[in-house]
Amino acid sequence: MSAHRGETTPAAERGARRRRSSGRVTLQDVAQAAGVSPITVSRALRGERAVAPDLVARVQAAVDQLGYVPDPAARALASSRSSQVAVLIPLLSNALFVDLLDAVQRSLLSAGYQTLIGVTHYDPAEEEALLRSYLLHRPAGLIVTGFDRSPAAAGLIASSAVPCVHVMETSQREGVYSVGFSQNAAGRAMSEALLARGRRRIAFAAAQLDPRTLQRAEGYRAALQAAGCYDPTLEFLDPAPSSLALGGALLERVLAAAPEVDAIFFNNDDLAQGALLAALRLGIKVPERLAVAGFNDLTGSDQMLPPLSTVRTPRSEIGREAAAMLLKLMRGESLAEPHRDLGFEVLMRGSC
Amino acid sequence: MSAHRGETTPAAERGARRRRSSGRVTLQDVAQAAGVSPITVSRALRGERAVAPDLVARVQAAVDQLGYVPDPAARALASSRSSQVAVLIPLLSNALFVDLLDAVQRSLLSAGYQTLIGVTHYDPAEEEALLRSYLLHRPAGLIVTGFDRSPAAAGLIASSAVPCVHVMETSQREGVYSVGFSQNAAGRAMSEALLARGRRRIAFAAAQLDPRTLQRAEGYRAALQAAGCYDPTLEFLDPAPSSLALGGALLERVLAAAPEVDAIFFNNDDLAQGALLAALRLGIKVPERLAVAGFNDLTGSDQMLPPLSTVRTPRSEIGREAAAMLLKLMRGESLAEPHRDLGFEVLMRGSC
DNA sequence: CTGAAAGCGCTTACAG
DNA sequence: CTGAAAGCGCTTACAG
Repeated sequence: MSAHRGETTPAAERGARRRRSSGRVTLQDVAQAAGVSPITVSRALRGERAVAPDLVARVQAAVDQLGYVPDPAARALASSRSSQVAVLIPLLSNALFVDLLDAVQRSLLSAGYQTLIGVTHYDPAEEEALLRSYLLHRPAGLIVTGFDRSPAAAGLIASSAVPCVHVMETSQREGVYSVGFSQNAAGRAMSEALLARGRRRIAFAAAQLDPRTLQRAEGYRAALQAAGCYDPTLEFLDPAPSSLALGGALLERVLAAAPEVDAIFFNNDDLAQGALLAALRLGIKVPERLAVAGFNDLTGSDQMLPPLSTVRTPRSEIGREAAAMLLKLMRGESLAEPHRDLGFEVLMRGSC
Repeated sequence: MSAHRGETTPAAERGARRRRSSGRVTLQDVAQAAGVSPITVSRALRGERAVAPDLVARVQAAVDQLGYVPDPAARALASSRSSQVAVLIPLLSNALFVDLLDAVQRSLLSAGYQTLIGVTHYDPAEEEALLRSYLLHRPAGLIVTGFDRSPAAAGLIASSAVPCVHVMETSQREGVYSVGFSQNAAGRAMSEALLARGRRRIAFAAAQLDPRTLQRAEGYRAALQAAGCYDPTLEFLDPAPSSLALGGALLERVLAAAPEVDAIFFNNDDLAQGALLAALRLGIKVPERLAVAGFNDLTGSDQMLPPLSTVRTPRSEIGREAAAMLLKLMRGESLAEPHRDLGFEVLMRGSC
């Protein structure tokens, strides 16, 4: 078995290998040093099935002495499961998802998992292709954004049997796991806060128009309808990507189309920040003449002039919780709460 | 060999597997369908060594018909090389690195490589640990930020023999590859632009104090010294992480310590944006009373009031070029230019 | 609680 | 240009 090894010089000595030895310290080496069989080493290391304490100690000593680290590729091939978790997010250019990712990555890394990031650009076809490609890598787990995806993509997830957590939205679906908050309720809450401050002609301005943005729009609609203030001509939905510049443009567009508007609720803080800056430029008094509200509480919103009122969304907490849930699922444990709602917070600062 | 396969129902039929068959379509299956040996399939697929055209066609037909996709884990184990590229960046919270990452990821993905992202938090120990962990995954390539790292980390890269490209800085080092721009020259160029507009009491305000920030500080020093305007008390270096809020605080700190300052050069746009906002709040006229300059041209800088003067840095181009260089190295090709300087652009907008 | 055998799905190293 | 054999470094499935 290890005949060719016997003829080889120590691993450290480069280029001296005969056949295909990679110079790596293997399970075999550890087993030999500890005087046990390879399977025992494997079991001792993974904590799978009980191994006699003294053997575990001997294995551990050999591992430390030789500096052994398991080979992820061999492990993946033999067990059909890698130590990688694939995370699919729509965009890297929205700080929201970067915060989410950062939290996921930190939690997973400390548990020994690597993160494979896939950016879907809000494109179902791209998501499907990424899923197909990542699933080949036998990921140990999967984190995906929201529930809207092609039937084919959903089918890939389901049939892969890879543990999967859905993030950013809430759900009651059976057999799936999720952590997030109600986008609809958040949209409604901010709208109600605006109404509570006496605003009546409230516009809703949004970009990107992804599923979660539309859910927030529904919350806005519900709140305004309940207050008898709903006017469909006050919805400004632009499918273009979100940006500060677009926020400024939307402000002008809203004011041109509906000069009597007394508040604008933007679906993301970058738009609202851009609008605030544009208002400054145009000499439009905020909040006296016009209230401006955003969403997500991105960095800088508290530094605006006036500070931006917005909805704080718990993306870091969502990332941490998603990782925690996934870790349990990957261990084969069941989840007491398959769906977690982490809520949100309406932050009224100076702009409303 | 495939005895247990013979007893198995088709791959699609779930749970029907006997021994360890994963239900996956394998090289074997393709070989059998095409009527050739597995090695021939392997070679036909990888384009390694010439294979008779008609065999290639038969193999391709079988692949298409069976929907075969190579198993990355098996490939990595057998060849000691995976289809993953590890990218090490300091932070995810700086848009600069997100842009870089996005570009790298796109280029690599279209070439069939996955990206493994490691966030070092500017900590040499973290970088070393990440390197150690990622190297175990037999990455096909490596992209790291800058040249400042622990000797141990540098040693890991060198002895791994994994192709590696260094990004964000320029260098003349032998045997390594890099793509970036001169941070020093960029710092100097903006300082000279400020001098050219008649500013004389120019402060340098920086956060994080990473190697590249300090290189920009040197460029600033050189420019001011050459103009006979250098005053060491006008350097405000804060090791805290960069943020809009810190930018505002730094503005106040500079003005309190040196009221006669007529310009502040911030080492990153988020600081400068925060300073601009604080100036608005404090009623400090920009650029009349005080010129404000930033670095990197991050999103929103052109929307500021007044628009922020800054240095546009080509991080997306760096990402694309790094990926292109790495792709060549991974193919075993040599690089005509081991070091690429992509330059920068001083952008004078309204704030100076 | 421990182990000998076989296998995961590819590629390398030798031959011809 | 093509192939039979062995191997990459682990874990699964069976036994005891």
